[in-house]
Amino acid sequence: MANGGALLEELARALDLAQQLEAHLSRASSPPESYRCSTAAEILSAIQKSILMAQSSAPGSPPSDGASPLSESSAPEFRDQDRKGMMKKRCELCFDLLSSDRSANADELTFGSDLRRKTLHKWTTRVRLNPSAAGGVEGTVDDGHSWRKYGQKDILGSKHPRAYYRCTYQNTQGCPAAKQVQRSDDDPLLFDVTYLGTHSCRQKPPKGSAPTPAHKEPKQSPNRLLLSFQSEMRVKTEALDSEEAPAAISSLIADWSPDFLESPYQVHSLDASDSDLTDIIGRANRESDSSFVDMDFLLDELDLEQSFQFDASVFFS
DNA sequence: TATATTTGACCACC
DNA sequence: GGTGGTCAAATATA
Repeated sequence: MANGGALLEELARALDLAQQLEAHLSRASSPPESYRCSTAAEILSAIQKSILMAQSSAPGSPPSDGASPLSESSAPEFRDQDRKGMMKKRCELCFDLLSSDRSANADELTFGSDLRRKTLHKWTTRVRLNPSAAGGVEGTVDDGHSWRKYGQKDILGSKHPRAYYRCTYQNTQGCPAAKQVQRSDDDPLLFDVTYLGTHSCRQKPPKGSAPTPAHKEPKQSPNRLLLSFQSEMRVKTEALDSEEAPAAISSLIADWSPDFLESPYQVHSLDASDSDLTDIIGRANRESDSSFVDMDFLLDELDLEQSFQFDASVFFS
């Protein structure tokens, strides 16, 4: 049972991180993308934890059958071919908020294979390589994170192997981030990328630049997204075990943190063979001398669920 | 030579 | 026992 104080603390942390991000985005010289990505991931993590806390503390909210949408891992959706066929959504951003029977205070990113699997937050993006956009993105996109492939496994029911990556700086900095890349059976250009944990290997910005006043003057996008986050972050805690909550957060993240989701996947050649494509995903972050391909995350169809409302006015007043 | 990738083996979980 | 995830030695690459 999470107490309200911890919940408020997490929400306040998310707010603070969002404000930091907003402050950076409002500057002429934006921060390194690595920082933006990491901050976005931290915000996501904080929100997830907040939901868990609210869920566990809401009267009668714990699902009796353990089938809370919030606790539903995204992975089986992509594995299960039957369910996969039933899915009509073009894109999904899934949040594995951990099953409710797991400790909600898994705020320490403990490292280790089993611990990571069980305690680190996980989310999945469905990534599409867009052939028509080859070379269409100017500039170098660098999220600052490099991945090292440590395994590949044939998955039952999947035509293509799943590749396992972990942060290059796992050993040197203890970064717990990892990801799995699974190519879709149906669409050769579609990949399910599951991220586990958030990067701790980032270089944090100077102290002086971190905290910012709660009130910032409204600016045009992307800041407007943060502002909308501020104004629209209303949670109806009694509905936390419904499907609206993760959908709303998904929409929020999709709208507000495209860089975070749209990792700088690149492709050297659209004629890459099937076996190359998975590697392209993993290799992309390390390469900067190639043209980009737009990663069509197809997040546009996610609905911003108004029912997921969190009255955060107390934090913004 | 250092670093990254490949791949078979091992282990934990269901 | 099957499967997914990870390890680690061998190999490849810069």
